[in-house]
Amino acid sequence: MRRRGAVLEDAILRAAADELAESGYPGLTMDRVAKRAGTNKNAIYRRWPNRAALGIAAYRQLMQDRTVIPDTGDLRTDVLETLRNANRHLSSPNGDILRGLLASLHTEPELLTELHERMADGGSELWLTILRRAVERGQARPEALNPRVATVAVVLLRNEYVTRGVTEVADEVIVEIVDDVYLPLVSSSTR
Amino acid sequence: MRRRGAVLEDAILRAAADELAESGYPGLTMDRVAKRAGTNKNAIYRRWPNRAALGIAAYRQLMQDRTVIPDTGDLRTDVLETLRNANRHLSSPNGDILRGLLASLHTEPELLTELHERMADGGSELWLTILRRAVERGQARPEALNPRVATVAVVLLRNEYVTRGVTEVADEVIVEIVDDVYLPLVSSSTR
DNA sequence: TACATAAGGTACTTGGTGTACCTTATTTTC
DNA sequence: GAAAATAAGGTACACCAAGTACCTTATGTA
Repeated sequence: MRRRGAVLEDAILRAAADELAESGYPGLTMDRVAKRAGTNKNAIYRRWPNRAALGIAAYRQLMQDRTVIPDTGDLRTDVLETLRNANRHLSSPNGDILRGLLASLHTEPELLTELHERMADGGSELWLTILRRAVERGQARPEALNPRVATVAVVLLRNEYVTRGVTEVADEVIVEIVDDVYLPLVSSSTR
Repeated sequence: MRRRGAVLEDAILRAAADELAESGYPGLTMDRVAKRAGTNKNAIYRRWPNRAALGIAAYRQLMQDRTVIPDTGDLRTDVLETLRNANRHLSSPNGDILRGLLASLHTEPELLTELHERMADGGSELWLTILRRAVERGQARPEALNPRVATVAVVLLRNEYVTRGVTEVADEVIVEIVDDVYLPLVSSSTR
């Protein structure tokens, strides 16, 4: 029996996600995905306009685990935990895939923004929530409740990966980002 | 007469730089560079192991203009000027090229770090100098004399380009980065 | 049962990287 | 000044991947 519609689409997506997980974005070729899904390139191109679009869809497939927002009652602890989570993600194979996608998409802004919203590490809501609670406790200044300020830590972290090409950021760097940059920037007291 | 050695090398580099400037990194193909330099691919491959290496060399060729360090006596003015310079660079065709290189090099860390050192926008020395002067004037806190802290502004700026895929960052964003993030982080007074 | 829709199969065009191999010009060395 | 070494030119090609064309075949739907 011949698969069609959603069934086939799922099979293709699963195959693409597997390829991504195994070989990263550079290894995601249409031929291999087609072969792995037991179909052919036409079926793929009827659904996604090009490789990049399939890559994003597959990456999304890979990322259904949602991040939890820590709430320990201490700003520094919350921030450290969240940043370490992001680092765990970025240094995992998935992070490598994300960077591969980010890299290849710099010419396609529409796809980039779509990816941006699904980026497991950069959701500003996450950071704003942490800060909102800290403000209520008097640990953070209210002016910090600003997406650009709130996400500074994770932006610096991602910067390590993107501009240095490292595959893993040491925990000392995480602590440095938090203690030298983030806390001085958002916290209310201590100076 | 047949060119060889440094003369030929220069010609290739110039051709590559021209291609980069005209068509960006994706448009930099070995065939076209060879043709433009009036030689052939062999001559190129004898000098650079692959396209990425040639790309970096060509980019470097393109960037001999050194950045000047402003010294107006006011921290905010110095920072704004420097960041606007970086933005001018990043939103120019050269910035596009830089991003294209950054993108394609995420798998080759050695090349990436080489590029990193030559990045016209991220030299931490530049920022440290600005801050050192500001500390002497009492406008910045001494703890800010730390590469990670000092370069926060330009990292955030580059982040706009890399993760949003925009081709130009508005001046309001620059001002926001400076006033909402950078100055609160480094300045000594005002809170 | 007829028709429309969607999948399979296959071959191909295009474009780019990197390599092989041979010929030819220019230095260097004896 | 000739011989040998070095480096450039020329051409063709293997290889790979994206994307397209076109036809055949299966599966729903009216």
